[in-house]
Amino acid sequence: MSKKPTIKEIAKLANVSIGTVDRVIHNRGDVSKETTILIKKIMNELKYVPNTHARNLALNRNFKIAVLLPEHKNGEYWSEPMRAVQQANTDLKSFGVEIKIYLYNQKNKNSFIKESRRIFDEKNDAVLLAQVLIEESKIFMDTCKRKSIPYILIGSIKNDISALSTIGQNSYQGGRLAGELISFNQKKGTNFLIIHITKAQNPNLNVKERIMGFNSFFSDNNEFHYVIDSLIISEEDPDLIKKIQNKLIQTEKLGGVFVPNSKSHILVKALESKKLFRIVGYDLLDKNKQLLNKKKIDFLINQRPYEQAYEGIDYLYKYLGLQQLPPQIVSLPLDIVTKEKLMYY
Amino acid sequence: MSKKPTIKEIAKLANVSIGTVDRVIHNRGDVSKETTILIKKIMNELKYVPNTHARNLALNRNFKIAVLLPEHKNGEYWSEPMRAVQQANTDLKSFGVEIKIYLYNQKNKNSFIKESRRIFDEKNDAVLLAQVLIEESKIFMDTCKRKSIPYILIGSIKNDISALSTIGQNSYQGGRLAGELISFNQKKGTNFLIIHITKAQNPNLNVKERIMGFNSFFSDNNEFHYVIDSLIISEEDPDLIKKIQNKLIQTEKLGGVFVPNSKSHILVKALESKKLFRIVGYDLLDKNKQLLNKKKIDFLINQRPYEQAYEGIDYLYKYLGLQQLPPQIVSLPLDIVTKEKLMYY
DNA sequence: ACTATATCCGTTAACGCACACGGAACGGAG
DNA sequence: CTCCGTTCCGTGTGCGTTAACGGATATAGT
Repeated sequence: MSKKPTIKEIAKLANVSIGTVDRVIHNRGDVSKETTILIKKIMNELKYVPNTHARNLALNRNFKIAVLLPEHKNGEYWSEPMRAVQQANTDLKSFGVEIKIYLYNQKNKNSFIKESRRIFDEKNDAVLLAQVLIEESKIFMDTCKRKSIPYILIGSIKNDISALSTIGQNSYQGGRLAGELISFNQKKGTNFLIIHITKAQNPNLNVKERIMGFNSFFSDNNEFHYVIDSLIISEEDPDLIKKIQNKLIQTEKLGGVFVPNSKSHILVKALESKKLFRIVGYDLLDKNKQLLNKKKIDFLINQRPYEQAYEGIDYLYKYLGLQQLPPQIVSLPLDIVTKEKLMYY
Repeated sequence: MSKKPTIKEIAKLANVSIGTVDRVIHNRGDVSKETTILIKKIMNELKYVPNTHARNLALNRNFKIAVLLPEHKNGEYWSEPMRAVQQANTDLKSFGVEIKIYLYNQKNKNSFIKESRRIFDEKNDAVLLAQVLIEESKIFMDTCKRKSIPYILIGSIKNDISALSTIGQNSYQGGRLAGELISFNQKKGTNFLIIHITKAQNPNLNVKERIMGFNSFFSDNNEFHYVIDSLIISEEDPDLIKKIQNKLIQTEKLGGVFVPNSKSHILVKALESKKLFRIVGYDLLDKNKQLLNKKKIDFLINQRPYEQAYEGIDYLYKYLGLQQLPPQIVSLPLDIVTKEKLMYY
């Protein structure tokens, strides 16, 4: 019963035409003060809510959303956001949304610049991106702002007020959580290591914050445990394995190693005999999952990259199509994955 | 460029009218074989996707979704699903969705029956419910099935094939996870307790499965740890606290207590001096959160009741309005909450 | 040859909203 | 008085889809 009120009914009650009602709804003027007030009053009483389907049909808009991500292979980190984007694409197609994917080579800044230029050339209405190449991304985002193209950042939580939203995990808290997991019920006097295997070029902001959080956990809570040292090493270092092994041997009473990015599988490669310490890492790459399952890795913190990307696209559409503002910052839960939980991913 | 193809264009290409194309799309017959094939071919080539807004406008349907939940106070478990329902209500109002909430008294089966009858009387198109009163719910769901009213269950994962979907956590795996958390790095020979404080009447299925999972973890993995005993006790037992205390004292080498429902705050009440064992519980009630923050509770497993309800409503709408079938079973991640993570909830 | 019936298809009026266009009423300037 | 501008408002068309309705043609039955 009591179907939803429409513009027509409001017009009838106010003794005006639907054109007038429409004008006050979009307050585009040319309506006398009294009728404006009257119409607004009636709308409130009837709790009028415009019919989204009718509105969008009348506006008959099409949206082009660009997704700017690094190239990748299957099983790698970025394939999860990619899956999400594809899913969102089929889900939103019937709403007039077209998603275009732009992939760049992480190690080639020019390819980033080229792709970001294409995004503008091809007149996209909004952008979803991950801030991997920090400086280049900044320039890109500035350009977006200048052209008033809304964008959403995934993979990190920033106070970027010109972004429509940033979606990610709190890296600092993630580091603290890692501290908690790694020190939990360890003997007094145990020491811990941070091993940061980098992909050369990028001094990842998330990683920095994770390390800060990790350290802060120990200085706050844990007078009996110590973060002895941290090793920063390039993935392409020819002596990578050997250097890691040395570091492990040198460390006395080693209780655990924190790998603040997705490279914990490389650390495991360096292990020779039985693992005698705990390993806490990040991200459910295929390789990491296998090692978690073999108990070579103890905890993985999942950033939920699929959800990040899917929600990002969804927010962009809701902004463009339904004028709904997303939260400035979306903080996904820190998802601790253990061997027991693994089968659900 | 290349706007989305419409029925009209397809009709023109096939030299027929839009009526014919429409008949093919909804295969409601009265079209010759050849033209059917031709039209289908053209639709495939153009990758035609019907415009959801136009479709829903033409159909001009309104949906009434009923939500059937127990009464509750603020800060209690059910206030989270309730918040989600209210949010979904405002989000979906403009799509012609009306959500009606039916609350019953958990301890009064008649109130459940009364409310469920109202749901049918008031001609709702779909139902979201939590299976708290098991038998009564079964009858209700059977009636739904008979009247072909789709329903979604939240709070438990069932193989209820007549449900449109069931959304929840895998309780068995939750129990195993609890086992992992509670035994992690404990000394050999440590013993564990299960304390199940019940709300009298309902022999909760989830709780049973959690306990089974908990036990199975120890029989599978943990030859040095033992689940000594389990105490099942009514919340209304006048000697509740005393009985719990006795059980705790009796247990030698107690390493931890597993509370397989949201009542861990009651267990904490029974503690007199410093807590010397680990506590793993469920659900982020206000009381539990405070105790987690004070380190009286070590881990809480969050069932994500808000997300369960929101997704449930969303799935129902997408089914009714967009003919999208949800997954039969939606398993939300086991969300481990520690003191560090607490600030995000 | 004529009607009855089946088969196939086109026309059309909604659905609720957005927006362009034009028009009525009025006042003031010439 | 006419002419013009301003203020306020109604009308009409179109967005893409649905589905009722009825029209045209062919086929069968008498």
